[in-house]
Amino acid sequence: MEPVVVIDFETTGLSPDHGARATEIAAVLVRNGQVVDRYQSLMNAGQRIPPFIQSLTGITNSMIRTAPPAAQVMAEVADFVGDYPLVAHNASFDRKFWQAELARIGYQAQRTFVCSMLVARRVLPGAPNHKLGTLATYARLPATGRHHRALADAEMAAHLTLFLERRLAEQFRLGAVSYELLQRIQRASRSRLSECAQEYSPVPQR
DNA sequence: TGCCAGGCCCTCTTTAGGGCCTT
Repeated sequence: MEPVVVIDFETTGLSPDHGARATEIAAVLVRNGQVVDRYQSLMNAGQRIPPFIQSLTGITNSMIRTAPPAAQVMAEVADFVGDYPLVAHNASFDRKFWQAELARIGYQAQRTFVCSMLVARRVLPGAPNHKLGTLATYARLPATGRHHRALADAEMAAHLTLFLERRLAEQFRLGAVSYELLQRIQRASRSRLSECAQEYSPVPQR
């Protein structure tokens, strides 16, 4: 697969449309089957973190107080991401914050995302569920650190994406799995999964 | 302090409802 960047946000809530702000972001560059570069930073958006989310993520208000401004961090991560296609686990969530935080600093943020959760639902229908942590255990992915911290989760989603890529290549005897195929797989109905993959397969299906 | 969303999928569906997943 061509190089992609996997991102993960930690935030103060579920929706920027209701005032939630980002507290941390991580982005990892995946190239040639491995993570080759990383960006991670806490960010101060001037908003208090609810106790429940402090417990969930381990990110406290005191940690945020001394973090760099959100505007600075978002500019840095946008530079890190460049024009690489993006991946996130439950991408509809991260896409909302990506667009909202970049819009605040006047950046164009309309980007294509692949969702590793949607692809996993297609490729790993037998998993107990499709939460990131569950899939990491199910697929025996490498440990990446504390769950619900941005860098650990971004790296976990990167390993998951690579696992899904390998599984797709094996299942459908593909010479290579492209980002475009992942985009199509996540939208394909289960009954059309094979047909969808075959369009990209250099080897005839048995 | 407490509360808040929404895109996607599945099915007992499509003139809809409910669960999943993210923080």
